[in-house]
Amino acid sequence: MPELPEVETVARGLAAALPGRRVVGVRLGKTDFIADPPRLSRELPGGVLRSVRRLGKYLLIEVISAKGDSRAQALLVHLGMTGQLTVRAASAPLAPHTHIICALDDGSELRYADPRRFGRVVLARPEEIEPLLSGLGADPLEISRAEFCRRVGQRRACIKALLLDQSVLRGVGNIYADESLWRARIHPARLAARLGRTRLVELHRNLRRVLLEAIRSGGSSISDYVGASGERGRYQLRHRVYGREGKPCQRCGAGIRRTLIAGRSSYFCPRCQRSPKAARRGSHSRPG
DNA sequence: CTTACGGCCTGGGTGC
DNA sequence: TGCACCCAGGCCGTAA
Repeated sequence: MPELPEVETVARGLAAALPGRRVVGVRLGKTDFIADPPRLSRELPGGVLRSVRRLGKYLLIEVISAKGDSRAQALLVHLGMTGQLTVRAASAPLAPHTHIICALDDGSELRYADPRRFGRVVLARPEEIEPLLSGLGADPLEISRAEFCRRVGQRRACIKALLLDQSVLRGVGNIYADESLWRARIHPARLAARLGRTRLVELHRNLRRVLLEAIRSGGSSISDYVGASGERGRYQLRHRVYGREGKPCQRCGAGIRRTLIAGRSSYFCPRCQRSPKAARRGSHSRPG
């Protein structure tokens, strides 16, 4: 489940391998997740890959065309749930469900594999890509504390739904929403507007912390996720709630629960993260 | 406008 | 051995 830390890890791996490489050939498998498959076959060969960056959960690989037209295009990739974007030696075995292979001029290959094909790939000019990205919210690693409180704290939706909303914050998914809420001791069903300034500041701090720690650990590998050279992440070893239903909370020992919030499995500690009802009941006897 | 919810895409895993 | 079923995450349409 590639979220911000996983996509960032892939972006860094690609940024170390791709810039300056020329595409010498393209092979496609299934193409129903590609916006305009013939365009890849037509425009990529001869093109030079110039830069790699991440925007939310999207990867943007800048491509300088070979065809006398020096205007850059970008290969936009969203990994969906099971997408893997790797650079491997051409001789390395192909992962199952590899659907895009770009042969590069140094004997390596840029490969996209995606068993479920929930990912998306678009090759287009910046002005064509811009509308796809214009709805994205703030980067959770860049947003200031004040801006975070303003954008999140004024809303009546439950906090988990807001964290997952890419138009509010770009890049947060189910794992890091649950992990940061546990660290900030906020129940996922709490309404954002009812969180105090203190809780919001705690959430902002812990969201940052969890994302940075996860990047340092190379992301979370639950099932399919791997980095750009095929390596698994290690942050799943440090999950406190995600996927730990029934296991003891590492802070208080209570059993971690799973419930459906905003249509998503949500893991939380029923003791450390008080439900909205319990918080209201307790608000008369407990200050703050 | 905001929010909630159901359905869709696909295939791996599970349980009968 | 097969097979129905559930689930994952993002996105979109619809309803209130």
